[in-house]
Amino acid sequence: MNSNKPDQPGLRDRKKAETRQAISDVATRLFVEHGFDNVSVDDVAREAAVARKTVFNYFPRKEDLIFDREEDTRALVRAAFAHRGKQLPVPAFQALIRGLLEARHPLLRVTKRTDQFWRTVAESTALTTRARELQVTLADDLAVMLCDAVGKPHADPDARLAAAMLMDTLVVAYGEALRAFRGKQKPEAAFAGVMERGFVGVNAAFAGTPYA
Amino acid sequence: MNSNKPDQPGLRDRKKAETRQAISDVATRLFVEHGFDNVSVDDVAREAAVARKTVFNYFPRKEDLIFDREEDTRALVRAAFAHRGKQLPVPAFQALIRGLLEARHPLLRVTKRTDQFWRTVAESTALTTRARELQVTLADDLAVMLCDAVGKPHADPDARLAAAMLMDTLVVAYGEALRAFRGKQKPEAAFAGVMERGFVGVNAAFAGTPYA
DNA sequence: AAAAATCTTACACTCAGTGTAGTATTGTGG
DNA sequence: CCACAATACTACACTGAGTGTAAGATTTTT
Repeated sequence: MNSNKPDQPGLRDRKKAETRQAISDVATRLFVEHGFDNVSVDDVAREAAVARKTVFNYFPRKEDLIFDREEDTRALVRAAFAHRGKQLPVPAFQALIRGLLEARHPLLRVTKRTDQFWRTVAESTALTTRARELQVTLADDLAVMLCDAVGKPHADPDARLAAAMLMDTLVVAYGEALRAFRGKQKPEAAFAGVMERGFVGVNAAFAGTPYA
Repeated sequence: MNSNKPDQPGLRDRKKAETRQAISDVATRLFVEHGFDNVSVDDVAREAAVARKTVFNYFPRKEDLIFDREEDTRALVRAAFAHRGKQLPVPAFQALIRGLLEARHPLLRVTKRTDQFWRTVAESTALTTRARELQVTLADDLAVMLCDAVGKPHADPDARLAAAMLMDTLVVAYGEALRAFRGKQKPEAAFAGVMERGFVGVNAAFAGTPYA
């Protein structure tokens, strides 16, 4: 019935994965080549030899064709919160970032690929907007995790403020890392510098609360 | 030629203002009544007895029919920065907010009208997204003002981070004010509480910089 | 009163996204 | 191996936002 078991994936599921990947690959290539706004969903469907509706079947919005990795990020943060010891939430988050940075995790690492990717995003207002939406979604998720970590109701304004500030810090830090990369500087140093300042602020704001 | 002089407004400009106001009024009424997503631009045009194109002539995007006050906000902040004395930028911003709060300025004041307005916004994902876009725009503006205030280049990451954190604080604080209002509590107290914490964080983060 | 500028309108178009119903393909039970 | 159920894919038609254009109406200028 359902392929939730670690069974053989089955022909159907394999084909689905293939189709999805094919569409995504074609779309990314076209977007990078011609710009997001100059490529229609029809173009993607035609190039992928698939019906227009099939594209929307896998990717509800056109923007999803290029942003399809948010779930990984969420899982990462969730895992980090799961086995923090007695660490408070904000320091735990700080440790997570530091760990990712030291381990040169792909999520934070700036490469030629990610540079090109974010250039493509920056050139389209639709993609930029979507990226901000994803930031907000992640901030909301993070806020919920923070609440759960300290046993507060999900509407706690402290958690929402802390999560928003942390996400801003991440975004500005990543932006600086990109800028450094483009100027042949060390991205890691630029990233860490902004993060450090951000954490100083968040820690100060939430000193005395259960969060920091 | 152009009506930049303090001349008589002229019939044409008067009619333009009237038409714009009429469209905006009709739109706001329809959106509040039936919800943003259940009212098409055609509906607005028909009800306002005007061509569809005329609506887009005044309001480039459908969302602009309801968000058309951002310029006032920008001007407010710009004015505050213009005649802060020797105050550092972040404290100046804090003083501005405190002043608006004490003066019960309409921008921050929660009333039955604003409550209803934000309910309408919250019910539509399109409007919520647009509101976030405006927040980002304001944060960018604020960042530029911060840079100008201390004579740094506009790309300064410190300014961008500070601006983003301040806008987050404002948004969360206003959200809490709304929540308080709906729970028959004092909105001002809820608002001020969040603001206080936010400023503690921002001031701590940027202590030692020219910003705070 | 004619001419120039500009506001409004009708019309046609592109493109994202949805709904529906039919066809093809795969999985399953006999 | 064959029905039959489930599900992916497709074709088609539709709504609704937003744009471009050219013609008509109204205001301003000369």
